[in-house]
Amino acid sequence: MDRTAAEPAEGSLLLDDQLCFALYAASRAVTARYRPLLDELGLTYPQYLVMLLLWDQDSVSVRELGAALQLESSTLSPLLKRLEASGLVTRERRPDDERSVAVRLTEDGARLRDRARSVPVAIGDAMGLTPEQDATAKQLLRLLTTNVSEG
Amino acid sequence: MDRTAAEPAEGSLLLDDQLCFALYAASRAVTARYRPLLDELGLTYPQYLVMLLLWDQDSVSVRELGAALQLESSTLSPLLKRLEASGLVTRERRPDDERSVAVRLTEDGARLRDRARSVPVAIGDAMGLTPEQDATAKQLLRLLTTNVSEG
DNA sequence: TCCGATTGTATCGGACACAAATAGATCGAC
DNA sequence: GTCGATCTATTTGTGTCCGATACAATCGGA
Repeated sequence: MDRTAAEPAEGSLLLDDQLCFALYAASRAVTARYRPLLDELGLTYPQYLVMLLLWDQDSVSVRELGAALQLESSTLSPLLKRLEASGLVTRERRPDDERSVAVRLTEDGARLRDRARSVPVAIGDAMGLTPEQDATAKQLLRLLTTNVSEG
Repeated sequence: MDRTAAEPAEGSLLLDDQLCFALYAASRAVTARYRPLLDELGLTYPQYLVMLLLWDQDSVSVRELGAALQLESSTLSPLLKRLEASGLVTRERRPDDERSVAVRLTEDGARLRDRARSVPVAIGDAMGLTPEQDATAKQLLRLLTTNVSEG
C-alpha cells in the first residue's frame, strides 16, 4: 500500500491532511463573512440563528431552541438575555408548565425579519458553490454530524 | 421556476435550508468529539492544532501560526501562554528581529506527539466517511473557505 | 400529604475568537 | 542619522461555548 500526495498515511499528523481543520477553518471563515452583515442588524451569528427559528415559529422554549441549534442552555441563557436587552425577544415562564420558558418575538424582533431577508442570499453568493456542490456539502456535513454525535 | 423540498427558494429563512448552519453544527460536533481524547493529553482543540504544526516544524513564529490557522494574534497570545504554562512550549523573542516571538516545543511537548498519534485515526473512524466522501468534503470546504475569505 | 426523582433553567469558571487600542522594534525616505 | 510609517505581538473588552453546579417546579408513589 503506497501513499500519494492525495492520500496521506492514516497516522499523519499534518494539519493540511485533516478534514477537521478544513471544517474548523471554513466555519470561522463563514462566520467572519456574516459579521458585517449581521452588525447592521445588531446581531451576532448565534443570535441570528435563534432569530431564524423565531421568525419561523413565534413561540419557542429554551429547550426547543437548544435541540434545534444543538446548544446547551448554559450557552442560550446569556444569549437570550442579550436579545431581550436588545428588545428583540421576550422571555416568560409558561403558565401550564412553569419549568419552561417561552421565548417570543417583540414587534421590533418581528420587524427585523424584512431587513434580514437579503442576508442568506448575500452569503450564498459569497460561498460561490454551484447548487450541486451546495447540496453535496450539506449532505456530507449532516452525515458527518450524525456520525460524530452518536456512538 | 418551481421549488421542491430539496431546492428551497433563494430567500428562505428556514434554518434547515442553510449550509451555514450545517457547517456550524458539524464544526461544534467534531470539536465535542475531540474533547475527551484531547482531555487525556491536556489540550483543547485549538491548542491541539498548534501542537500539530509544532510537531511538524520545530520553531514557528506567532505570525506563522496565525497564517496557518487563520487565527488572530489576540487569540494565539493567551493560548500560547497556556501552552507555555503547561510546559509544552517555550516562547522567546528572536535575536535577529525582536518583534517576532519564536514558539518551540519543550521535551514534554515533543514527547506528547507519540500519545497524540492515535487521535486522528479515532476521529476519522468516528466521522465514518468513505475516503471518497472525506476527499470531497475537504475539497468543498477548502473551496468554500477560499471563496468566502476573499472578495 | 410528603419525599424523592425528574425536568428544566440559571450561574460560574475556563477557554476560545475577534476588533480595537497599545507598545516596541524595524524599515525607509530624506 | 533622524523621524515617521509599518510590522509584530500583547492587552482589553465583548460574546460565545461547554462542563459542573445550583436552583426551581413538577410528577410519582407510599
